[in-house]
Amino acid sequence: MDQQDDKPSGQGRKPITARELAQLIGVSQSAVSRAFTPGASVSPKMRERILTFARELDYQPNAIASMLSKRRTNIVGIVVSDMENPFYPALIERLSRELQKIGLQSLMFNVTKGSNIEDQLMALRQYNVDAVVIVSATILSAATLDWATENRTAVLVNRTIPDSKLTSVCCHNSEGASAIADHFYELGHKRVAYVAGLAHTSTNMERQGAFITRIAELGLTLAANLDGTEYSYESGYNSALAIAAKGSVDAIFFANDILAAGGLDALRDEAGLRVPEDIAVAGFDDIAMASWPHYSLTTFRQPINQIVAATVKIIRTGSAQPGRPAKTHLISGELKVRKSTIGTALT
Amino acid sequence: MDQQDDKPSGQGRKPITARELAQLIGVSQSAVSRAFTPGASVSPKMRERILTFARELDYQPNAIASMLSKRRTNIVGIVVSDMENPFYPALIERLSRELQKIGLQSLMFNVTKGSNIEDQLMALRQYNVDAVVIVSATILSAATLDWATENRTAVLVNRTIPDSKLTSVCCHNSEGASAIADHFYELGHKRVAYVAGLAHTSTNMERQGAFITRIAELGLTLAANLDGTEYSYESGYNSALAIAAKGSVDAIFFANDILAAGGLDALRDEAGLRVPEDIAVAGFDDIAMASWPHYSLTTFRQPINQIVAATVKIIRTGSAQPGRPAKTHLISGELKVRKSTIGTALT
DNA sequence: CGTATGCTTGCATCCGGATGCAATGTAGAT
DNA sequence: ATCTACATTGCATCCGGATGCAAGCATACG
Repeated sequence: MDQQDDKPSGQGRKPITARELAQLIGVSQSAVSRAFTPGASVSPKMRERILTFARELDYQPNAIASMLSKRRTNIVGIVVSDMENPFYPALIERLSRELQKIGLQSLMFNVTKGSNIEDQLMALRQYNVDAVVIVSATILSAATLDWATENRTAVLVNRTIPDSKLTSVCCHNSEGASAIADHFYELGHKRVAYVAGLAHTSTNMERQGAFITRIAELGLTLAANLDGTEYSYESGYNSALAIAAKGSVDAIFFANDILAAGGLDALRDEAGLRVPEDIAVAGFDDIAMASWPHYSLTTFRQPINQIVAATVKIIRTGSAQPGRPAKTHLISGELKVRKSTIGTALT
Repeated sequence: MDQQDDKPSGQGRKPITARELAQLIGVSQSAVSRAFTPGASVSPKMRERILTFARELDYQPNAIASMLSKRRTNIVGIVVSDMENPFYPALIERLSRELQKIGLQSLMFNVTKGSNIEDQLMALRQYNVDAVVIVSATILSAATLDWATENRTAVLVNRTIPDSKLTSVCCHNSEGASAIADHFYELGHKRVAYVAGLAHTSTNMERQGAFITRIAELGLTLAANLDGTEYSYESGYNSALAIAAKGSVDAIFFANDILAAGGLDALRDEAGLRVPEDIAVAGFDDIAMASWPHYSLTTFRQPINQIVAATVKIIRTGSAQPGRPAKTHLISGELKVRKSTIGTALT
């Protein structure tokens, strides 16, 4: 019953502070602070002495206090939503790793249809993150975003928003969609189809627009143009079946690889068609699965490394701060031709 | 050239503080603080008045300052590493969403083989996160972990560490592996195989151990027991080919679904076997892909919702703080029987 | 009508570092 | 040897809220 000697739910002993350390060494707290600040005005011997003691006494500067006085958090807020599509985990993992390399941590903000987005984003402001990266395709109005990212560096990744003043980094979607169209043309396909992802997203609209335009230029027929409500395997599966049922389509361009994967399986396993002999299939993104032997999917590769590099550079140089003109950085991708459009049939 | 009127790299105007707000309204700063603190001692009218003005003037409490004085960050550090396996993104997304519901944000710490793990974890301590969740299978010694999580709530998810005093939440791996063994037995298989994931991980060892034990109890033959160096599609693919080459195996249990997916594709597309007629296949996790028609993979489902719920509860109640006895929470899973072990052949 | 009880509110101070400025010390110049 | 210039170090204060304590005030009760 007597637990008065230690807090029942306490956090153990609390860490040593700069002032305590300073007192133990017999220097001022400022000296300690400076010893831990690269480039600060301290003599090498003083710094050495302090760092030695610090190591010994297990002192580490409190990041929170530092944030408060420096008015800088070294934290980047990442707004995400579509973690079902492997492209995003891959992107986010790489991004957060690269940010860590330059001393920035990643605070994740999941926004989902179910939740109140404004509430979620409210936290973004309160935490005073140094920068915000938005990799979510979820509907966010330009106004909401401008509010949430007010006065701080902000980057949209893999999407653009027409009326927003935000900088964005995107794969060159229209280039990619055109490349797919060209590829279909070169293979001699005449009647092609497009299967959309989430309809209103910029990625979908750009890919769809460029594909249809290029198809027309090449004199091919757009035999089907399916609306989409999501970027999912199931959606691709069902769309492919619908197209197969109508018949007379040579090749399908799916708005991304997940859709294409669903489509491929539907065409082969359920519709009984041979890919690519009976019908060719292409996707977009080049997620890991696309190169699996089973899928071997022709797709337009989004260069994640370059996208991340561009994003990190923008954050590092602060070239996306309010007042700066918004800029859209288009990253070139690369057509990866695999067996879903050429070569021998699978299975 | 003349940009002297505003800071070139500045963050725009800075937000209003509690003191400023208080002065404008004519109350004390403490009143403002209390108005934003649920349960604090303020009259309803006072709170109302302050909140109204706050809304009007776009005041929001600075979370950093709050952390410093409350000695509480409302941030949970999540240590991750294996984002290639879809199971983890799914888990993390759900976890971070549930945490958000109770007002906690997620700070991601990616640890990778390439990077110095101790350096990464150093940040964990500096940020004073309220709790740490480790969902990484990467090698972390008990000592490293104890140091990184010293004095704070810490939970291991989907793994255990023998000599560590950390609480963990795991799917009941041995139950699952036994269930798979029973399932193989009931189907009449005699010669079965195990394909390992990352060898030293607790998940792999538990699944392997229980499977082999149960197999022996049932009088089945362990015809192959392949070591593994990673949980990847390619690894599963190659292992399956090795087993197919040896021949005379009725059923394979892969340590997880990604391995099983690779294995399935290899057996069907490359080895030319029918699944499940010639050989049955089972996995573990029940990732989204497992239920795709193409794979239709029999697997032991890890109940992500329950795992997350248990984890969140531990964090919420603080039942994993230093001093408390470490406990391993075993969550029961469920065998999902699909076409990779029963029914008609696919393709 | 005086006083006890409790609720509100403000004051002062703390959380742990960062930093401008002044004080001190040292070396180099004359 | 004297003075100037610069490198170090410490002091005091600030960052923006949280909170213990005491003063202020209203309601309740005798």
